[in-house]
Amino acid sequence: MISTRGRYALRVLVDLAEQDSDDFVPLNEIATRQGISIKYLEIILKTLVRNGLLKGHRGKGGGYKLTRRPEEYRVGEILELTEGPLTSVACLTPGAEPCPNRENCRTLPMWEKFDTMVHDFFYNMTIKDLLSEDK
Amino acid sequence: MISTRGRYALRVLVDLAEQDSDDFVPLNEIATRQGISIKYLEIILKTLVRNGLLKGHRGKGGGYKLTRRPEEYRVGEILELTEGPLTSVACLTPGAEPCPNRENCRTLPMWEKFDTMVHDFFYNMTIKDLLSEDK
DNA sequence: CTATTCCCTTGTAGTATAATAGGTATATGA
DNA sequence: TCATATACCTATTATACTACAAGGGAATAG
Repeated sequence: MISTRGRYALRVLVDLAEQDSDDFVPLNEIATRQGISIKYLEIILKTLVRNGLLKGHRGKGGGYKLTRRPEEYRVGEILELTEGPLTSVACLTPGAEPCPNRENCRTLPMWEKFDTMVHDFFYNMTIKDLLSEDK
Repeated sequence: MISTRGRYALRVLVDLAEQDSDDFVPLNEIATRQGISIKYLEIILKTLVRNGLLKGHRGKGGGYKLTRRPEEYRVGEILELTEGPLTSVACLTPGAEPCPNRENCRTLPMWEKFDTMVHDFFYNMTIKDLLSEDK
């Protein structure tokens, strides 16, 4: 289950892409437009800024701005930054202690196949795809 | 992320299918074979019994037994019983309060497409498929 | 009757989620 | 220069979930 962190991050990036402004957009504008708590969004955006997905600017006239074009943001990248690795089971997360039962685990191949599918799905989708998505 | 509940449930069903016994298999055998806490498995198996996926029998010679053939257990069914609905986001879980932003949410179509993919993946796979899966 | 086994209820340490609160640093513009 | 706007930083919190553990009750075979 994807938590609000990942979903909100995506919505903010889509929001900024839709504004399509060269100026910095202040967080309170984004938050009220999206109906999300300002203070909570702050925490989420910190991660995006630290990883270079957004640029933040302080002071009057400050705010946030995209650092790339919408088609250069992969959804999978954003979800992994905010939610952690996109793995379905604990034993497949990077850095997990190797499962002692690994060699004859009957379910492992399924989880691996699933994870590949999920990874492909989210890494083949960009913010631009979300913009042009029609309901 | 699929928790141990769903993973353990699958492993128990695969275990029972592999035993391929007409007798009831006591839980402590399954648990030691799988290296899982008996008490924890008890909780998980209760759900499976209540929903008719397993038959439990008390007393000496008792234990658990499959109620269907392995190919008649869909992985998706088992995961939903133990983990809850296989939805990626809160607003798509059955019985969720409708999102006020639903009509113009730019990310909703992606989540819907994703959920369909996940659902198909797990409902097109059975316990029998896990048995014959080669590493 | 007794040992075995599932069934049922309760508790619990640890962790994550979704925030809230309050302060600090920095930039703008009057 | 100084008030204001804004991002940034640290801490706290209520709630819920996870992954068990504990102890007993009920049924069943021999």
